[in-house]
Amino acid sequence: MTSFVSTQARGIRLAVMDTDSGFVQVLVKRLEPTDWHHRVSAVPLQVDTLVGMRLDAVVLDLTIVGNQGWSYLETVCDRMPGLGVVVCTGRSSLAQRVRGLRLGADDWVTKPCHPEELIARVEAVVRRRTRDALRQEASSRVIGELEIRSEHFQAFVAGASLDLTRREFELLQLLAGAEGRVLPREEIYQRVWGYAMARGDRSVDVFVRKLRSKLERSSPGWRYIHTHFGVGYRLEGEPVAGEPLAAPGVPDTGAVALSHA
Amino acid sequence: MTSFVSTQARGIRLAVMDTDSGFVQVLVKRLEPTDWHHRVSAVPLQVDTLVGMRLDAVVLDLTIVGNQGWSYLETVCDRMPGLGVVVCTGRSSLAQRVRGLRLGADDWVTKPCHPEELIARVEAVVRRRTRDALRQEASSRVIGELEIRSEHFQAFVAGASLDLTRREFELLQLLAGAEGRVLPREEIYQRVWGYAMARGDRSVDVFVRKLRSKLERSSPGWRYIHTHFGVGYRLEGEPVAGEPLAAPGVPDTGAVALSHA
DNA sequence: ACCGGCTTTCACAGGACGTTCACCGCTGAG
DNA sequence: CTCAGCGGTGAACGTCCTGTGAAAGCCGGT
Repeated sequence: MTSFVSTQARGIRLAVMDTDSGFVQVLVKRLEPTDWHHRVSAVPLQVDTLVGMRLDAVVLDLTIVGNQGWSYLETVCDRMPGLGVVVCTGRSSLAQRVRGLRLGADDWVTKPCHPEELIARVEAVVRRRTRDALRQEASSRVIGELEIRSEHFQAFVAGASLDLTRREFELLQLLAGAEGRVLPREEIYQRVWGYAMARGDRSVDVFVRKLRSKLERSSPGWRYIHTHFGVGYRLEGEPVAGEPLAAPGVPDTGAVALSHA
Repeated sequence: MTSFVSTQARGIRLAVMDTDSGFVQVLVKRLEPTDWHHRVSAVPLQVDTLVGMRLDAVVLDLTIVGNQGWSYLETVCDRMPGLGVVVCTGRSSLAQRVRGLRLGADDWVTKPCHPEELIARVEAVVRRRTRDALRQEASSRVIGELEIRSEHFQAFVAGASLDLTRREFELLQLLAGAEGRVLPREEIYQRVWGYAMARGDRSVDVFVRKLRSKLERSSPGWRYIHTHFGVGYRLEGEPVAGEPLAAPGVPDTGAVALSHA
């Protein structure tokens, strides 16, 4: 889950990990009439489980984690950098709050606490996360013969759709948003898939291949995705050297290709 | 994964709008030893002024704004969606906090409040945005005929790429960052390879050779990497003496070469 | 429950890259 | 001048990375 679909259209996907049944009950009651998806657990969920839940945010009572509260918090924040983390706990010291926030928590709420405020804080945290992602996608971008229309979730060449799947389009959009910069694999994975890349995961490569294939099919004569060995990928329109389609000596499209500079 | 992605955290740019001189004084004291830039004001600054300050975050005491607190808050959040907004105020009602958060505030802190926690919360608010923003620092450095573009992981001469490999580029980048100083072998190895150099390891020499080779191929007429016997290497653009291309007596390009120092 | 498309995982092959080695020329000190 | 040590050079080798095709898993729609 990334970015674009998340918060505006659909409700927020939230996990609540807390044992305080009274508090949780009131909170759930309040969430009932909303379009949020929520799941409640009295025990800390496995991090892998959390990853699979495609969440926008978690509310976590640190006391239920026990001794390993800090490492758990750190792991969660580390593995899912895009996740909003609101720690919600009973009496806590200044030092604890500061430590939690420094470890990656986005907010720290002390009980007793009204559900309305907690919800507002979760919204604020998710909003902050989504804000940047949303900003990039408004404009339709042109690269070489390629036109990316965010509002259509599609890329076009000469008006014809490339028939990109969701992931393919997200990848393309991310690369396009980088404006010619090289994006490391880890970052691509993190921003398209939403969580940290496992070592040995080849998903990015596979999708680059699919993208290249569709780009080649619709726009031969142009290269778009450039590999940077040991680093990642970069998107830039570049007319294929050996095949000047229009004017052999001076490919007039060349100017467009280098326009970014 | 070394160095290059390693965003050295630039200090946060923060504006504090509050009249509580005691609190502000303590806060400023705490900010003193950090690399944050901060500006304090006892009155709400004009929104246009804020825009011009290129801030990362503001700490705002709503009570100093008076009746128009809400609209001010809303305007600020609206005009600067990327700005972190932490409202910091005295006794406040639940409804006020919820309203503030819904209007776009990222956090709401109630005084009395320890500066350390406020700072940690500002950090938390800015954290995500910073993560993305920092990578934008596409500093491209020019040395002699050579242009180093970090965002491409490449060096160029007259627009043509040198086709540096990852290690080669890291080495070049490191040397360029030293701005003409001599870097000992051990330090180069440590910072590019990430661990201590084994005695007798010649890797640095080999890569210097490869770099020199590619530099010579793309930019003859200039020397870049200078050996310091028994110590290490130094990077500085220097027109080759025996071959003054333009003006024999006074190589006008020489000025350019040394300009960076 | 079935089906089709999308995503993830796997295995393999080719190749780019990094490391190491041996040899030679050069530097600097006595 | 001479020598020991340091740095330059080219090539061989092994490793790891990426491209690629296909099979297996997953999900949504029918």
